[in-house]
Amino acid sequence: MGSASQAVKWTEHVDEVLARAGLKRGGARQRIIDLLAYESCALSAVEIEDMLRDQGTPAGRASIYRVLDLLVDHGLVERVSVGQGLARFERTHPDGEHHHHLVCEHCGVLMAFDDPELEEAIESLPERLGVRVEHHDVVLRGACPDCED
Amino acid sequence: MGSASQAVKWTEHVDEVLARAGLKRGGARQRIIDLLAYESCALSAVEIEDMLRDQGTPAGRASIYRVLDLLVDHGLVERVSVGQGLARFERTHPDGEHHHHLVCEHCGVLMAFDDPELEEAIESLPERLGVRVEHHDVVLRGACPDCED
DNA sequence: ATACGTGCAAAGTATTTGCAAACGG
DNA sequence: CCGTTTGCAAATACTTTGCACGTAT
Repeated sequence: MGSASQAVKWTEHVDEVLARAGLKRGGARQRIIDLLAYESCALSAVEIEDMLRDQGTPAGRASIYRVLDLLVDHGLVERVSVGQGLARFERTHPDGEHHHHLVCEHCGVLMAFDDPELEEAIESLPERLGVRVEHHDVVLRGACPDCED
Repeated sequence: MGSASQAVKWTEHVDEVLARAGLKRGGARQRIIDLLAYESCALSAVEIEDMLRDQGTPAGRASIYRVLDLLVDHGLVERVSVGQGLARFERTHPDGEHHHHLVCEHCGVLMAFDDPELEEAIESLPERLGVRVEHHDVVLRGACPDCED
């Protein structure tokens, strides 16, 4: 499945969930959803604001934060804390698949990665610790392949 | 080795590193270092400010942030991002040992944990991904043993 | 018609910076 | 002495909230 059709699928899923919750559609929210649908990696609220303004369809900062909160509450978007004093957001995959992040300490870029062995270690953690785990975040800090050289 | 002697050892290590860097000692910094030495888990800047005031030896907020930055720069303290809109700090262990955190979504408490299997999965990650990894952070979100019931 | 959605402006909270005074080696 | 450390106040950055108006169903 190509990323474009994944994006469409996610958008439809979002619309359905929100409609089912009795919510109405609005311009700013739809544009934010469209942005997130085609963006594979985490965006900050301010980046979203800039991108919307640049494409000629600006939205109020408050609306952006409210929409992101709403989407997080419905499990459609995930808040990613990479610890740079701001929150980042990215769409969740309907099938539960997800990835983690590497922050390059040299160029600051955020890179996504995915690792079954790590995932498995985390899956089995709750029973070893005797706690219930709802979500997990792994953030690596180091050098991306480009800066590695 | 008891935790008290570990704390003393860490304090001495910090003093030595800073002295070697040509820095001078100051009241506020020493008190912050003492606090961190005896605190096993991550504190925020504001919590440190409150604790210092409560023990009758207040320090300016700016100094607290500056001292924490300094300690992070020298690798003596680690910045822990649990994603609640604030940064938390805890001392690093000289021998490289470290732990991760679970944030209880019910009571908000921060709980430390340590897991060899997880650590091993992370250790072997860099070669699989082709990146260099300097630090890593794992944050779990769920319910602590107290709230589990 | 009646919620819900949006934008603006103001408030709130965490953190950083500038500067002058105090202090340590 | 000279450079570091400190505290205060002001500035900055991200995020939240209050409120009046617009809009979808």
